[in-house]
Amino acid sequence: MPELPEVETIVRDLRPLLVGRRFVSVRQASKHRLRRAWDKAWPALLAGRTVEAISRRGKWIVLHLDDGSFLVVHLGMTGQFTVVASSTPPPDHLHLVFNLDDGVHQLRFRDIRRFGSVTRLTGQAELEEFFAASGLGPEPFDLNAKAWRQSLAGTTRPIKSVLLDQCVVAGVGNIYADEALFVAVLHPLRRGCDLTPAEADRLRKAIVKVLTTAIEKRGSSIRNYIGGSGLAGGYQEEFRVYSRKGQPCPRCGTPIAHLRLSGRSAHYCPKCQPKPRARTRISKARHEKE
DNA sequence: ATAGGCGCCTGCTGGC
DNA sequence: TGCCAGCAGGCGCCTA
Repeated sequence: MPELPEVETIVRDLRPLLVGRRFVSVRQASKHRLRRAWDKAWPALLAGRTVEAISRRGKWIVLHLDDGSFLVVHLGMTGQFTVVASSTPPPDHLHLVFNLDDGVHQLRFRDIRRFGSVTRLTGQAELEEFFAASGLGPEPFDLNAKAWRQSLAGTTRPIKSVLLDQCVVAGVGNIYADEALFVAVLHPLRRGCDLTPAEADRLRKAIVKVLTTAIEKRGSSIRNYIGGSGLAGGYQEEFRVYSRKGQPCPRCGTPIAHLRLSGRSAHYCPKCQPKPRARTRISKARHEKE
């Protein structure tokens, strides 16, 4: 569920609530396993640890602990990572509880669909290896213009699929991919290698713009997303194409169209974001023959 | 080697 | 009203 803006909002919310706090005790609140198995030895290793910093990498939340270890958290589609009063009745689908040293709050990991995970890594080397193993790409705000153009030029995949590939750029998901393509005025089925350098630049800037605005609005709350302090986001009010099938395009009024691409929905304006023409495919085929 | 399809889960919605 | 298919913000494994 949560994409970069939602994860960034959670990290910013959690920072003042968690940094400097110590875990008094940690317990597993559910027998169900998450995407990555939770090691039974971890609660004992985490008890007594103080949170020194919280950061984000792509859609991952990273808790930096005082013994040099890390907790890396992924929220999958429905994960929630919040600090609440310990007296708050435990919700369903609660998986992990971290009791804090102020005696009245706890950090909770809740995940309805269990596509999320919480993993303990022993140190910097393991953390780096963890992200390297998944091939996690650069942060969208740090994209090198030349490298970005080259990674698009080197693939025949539809641009929408490229945006969802965390190895190319980290943190973009289905909502912000559709929104960025609308802002960049590019059809989701345009192939990476068919984009002109100017279009590639336009897309890179559109990603940054869309994500920046979404962070300012605390992300998008559709169903399950809440920030680290339990507060919802507001960017869903700003959607120009995502989940707006049949509604008027904010630029030209044409009904927003919808297609399925590798099992996921893509929303776009059929007039503003014209379909890739057959000619470009032929020219590409010729190019490959040469 | 790459890219698409499917499975993992639960919950909600819309159509019949 | 009730049922059920289809769909949902993600990712990793399998296959072609």
